[in-house]
Formats: sequence, structure tokens, C-alpha cells
Amino acid sequence: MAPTGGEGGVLDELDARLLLLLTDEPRLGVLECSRRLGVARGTVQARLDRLVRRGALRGFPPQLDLAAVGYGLTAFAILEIAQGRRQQVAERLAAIDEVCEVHATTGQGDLLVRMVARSNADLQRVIDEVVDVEGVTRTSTSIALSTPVPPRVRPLLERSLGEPAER
Amino acid sequence: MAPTGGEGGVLDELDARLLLLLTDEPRLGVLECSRRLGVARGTVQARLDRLVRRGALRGFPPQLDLAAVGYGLTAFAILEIAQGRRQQVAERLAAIDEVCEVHATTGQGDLLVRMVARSNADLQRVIDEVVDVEGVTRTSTSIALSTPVPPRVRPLLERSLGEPAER
DNA sequence: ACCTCCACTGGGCAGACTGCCCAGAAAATC
DNA sequence: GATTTTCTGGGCAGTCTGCCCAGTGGAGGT
Repeated sequence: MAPTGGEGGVLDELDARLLLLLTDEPRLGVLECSRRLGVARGTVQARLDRLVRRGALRGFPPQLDLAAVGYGLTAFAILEIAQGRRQQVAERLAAIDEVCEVHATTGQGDLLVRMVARSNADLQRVIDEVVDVEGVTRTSTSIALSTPVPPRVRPLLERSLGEPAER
Repeated sequence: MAPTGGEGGVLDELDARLLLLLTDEPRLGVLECSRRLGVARGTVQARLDRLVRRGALRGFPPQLDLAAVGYGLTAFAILEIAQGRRQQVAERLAAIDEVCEVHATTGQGDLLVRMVARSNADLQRVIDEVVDVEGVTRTSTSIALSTPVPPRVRPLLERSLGEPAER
């Protein structure tokens, strides 16, 4: 086996450093990365290829600030749904533009939905659309007031720095 | 006012097409974008600059697949917290590496927390850490079984295609 | 009707980067 | 010790980036 190849798919220290670097400055080129990491360009290239092949690195999607684009409101809904209709309900939710994320969960809720809207009136409309989906039996909605911890993975990467690799 | 300049910060059709293009193929260069959109290179460059200046486009962070990196489990917790300790609790949560996102919300929960873990045992540990934060009075935790709708903004962008711009 | 401002176009230029390839050194595995 | 994999350092052609400029066309203002 390769020193860096594991099935669990864990990161090598160099992988972690590379990903951290790209997290901070995503537009860096391969050459610049190699300079900063102190390794050869080909190495960086190979690491990136491997991360992508393994599925660990999905790509570099543009990150939009929804608030700056007019969708200033975010809300979460917990839905309980009728027996065996999870799949169907999920599809209906996916058809609503403002629904930005859905998770199926354990617990007394069955689906967790994240949605956005332009205004209170708009939010009302979106929420209605969501709760009116056929198969939804009970709902509980909350509006996001602030986001003390925005989506992040950095801490996990930093932790990988200490652990050599695998196991 | 300029035809494309609005204060609400809404997207022009060209902006939307550009962002959609970059959403689908994030590594495209400015030149390639200009070719596909049928506009001059300078125009694309100017649009991107403006989107960044406005704050609508935050950048192109690498997107990791946490599952492929060893963090196969995701869980959500809804926390109720003691009067006036939201701030403090949020800071404590931010200090936990596995906490990937926190929102303050209305409703009977006060904070919505997303966290990840490597295994069931690990998840147990993380949940305990979260729940034991001082100031947390009640909690409700759910494990994510699947993600029918992964985080997305594409539908919102596509909708912007129809609307010329602003209002 | 005229003028000004602004965005877009189309083009050019130097510098830098990418993708690709290769042979040898190093390191980890067997 | 032998083998396999990774990393290094270098080279090459093609392409892209950042920057600049003059000209065009439309929107709004006077």
C-alpha cells in the first residue's frame, strides 16, 4: 500500500496543508501552492488529482452571499411526514427553488429543511409552500436571526495536521 | 444610475449566467467564460470584480466531501439556552472542531447546531461536548440519515435569468 | 437636440502558469 | 536487499492573465 493511501480516506499532513492553503486563498495556482508548501510542482498536482479522484475534493464552487444577492432571510423547518412518503416529500421540496438544503433525520422530526427568502412576505409564501407539500403531517419552523458559526471545515483540517495520516 | 447597478444588490441576467457557468465548471478561466457567454473578456473580468466588490461573490473555496475524509456522520442539535447566554454559548460551540455551523433562531429552540463525527462513538463524544456547554438548558439531537437535497443555490440563480435586474 | 457618462468591444503585449513528459533520488514495503 | 511508489527538478509548447487603449452605443441629464 502507498504510505498515503488509505481506504478510510484520511488526509496526509501534506494534503491537509494543501487544503488549508486553498481554503484561505482558493485562487492560488498549482505553482504558487508548491512554492508555499515547499514541495515540487508535480507533487502538488499529483496530490490534487488524487484528492479529486478519491472524492475528497469536490471542486471549487463559487460561494455566493445570498444576503448580498437579495435573499436576506433564512429559515429552518422540521417536518414530520406520513409513513413511507419521505422520498416523495423530498422530491416535492427539491422542486421549490428557495429550498436550499434538506436532510432526512432520526428523532421526532423526519426532515430538516433550510430555505431562504427575500422578505417576510416572501418567506411566508415559501414556508406555506413547504408545509403544504402533500405528506407533511406536522411542522415546526424557525427563522435564523444570526449565524454565530458560518459553515466551516477549517478546524477539522487543522486537526489533521497533527495526525501523520491514516489510523 | 447604471443599467446594471442596483443598491438592493440583485443580479443582472449576465451576472446570473456567469455565476451559473461558474457553478457548473468552477475552474473555468475568465477567457473561457467570455467565450461561452458570448461577451468580451474585459466584460467578464469587470463583472467578476464587481460581484466580489459588492460582496455577492465571496470566492471559490475548495469543497470537501467530509464523508470521504473520514467524517461520515452528521448530526443536528437544537439547543435551548439560559437567558442572555446565547453569545457565550455560541463561542464555546465555536471552539469545538466538529461543530461545523451554528445558527441562532426564533422558535422554541435557540440555537441550531450542525456537527460531524468519524464514528458512532465519536459522535457520542461530540454530542456530549455540545450538550455539556455551560448555559445549555435543553437539547434535542438528530442524526442525519441522508441528504435528499444537498446545499444548493442553482435554482435561485436560474430564476434570476428571467428577471432583467433590480426590482 | 446635444452632451456626458458608462459599459462593452476587440485588439495587443509581456509575463506567468498549466498540462505533460522524463530521469534520477528518496523513501516505504516486502 | 529488491521492489514499488513518491517526490524532485527540469524542459517545452500552448494558453491564460493582468493591463492598457481607442472606438462604439445606449441612457440620462440639460
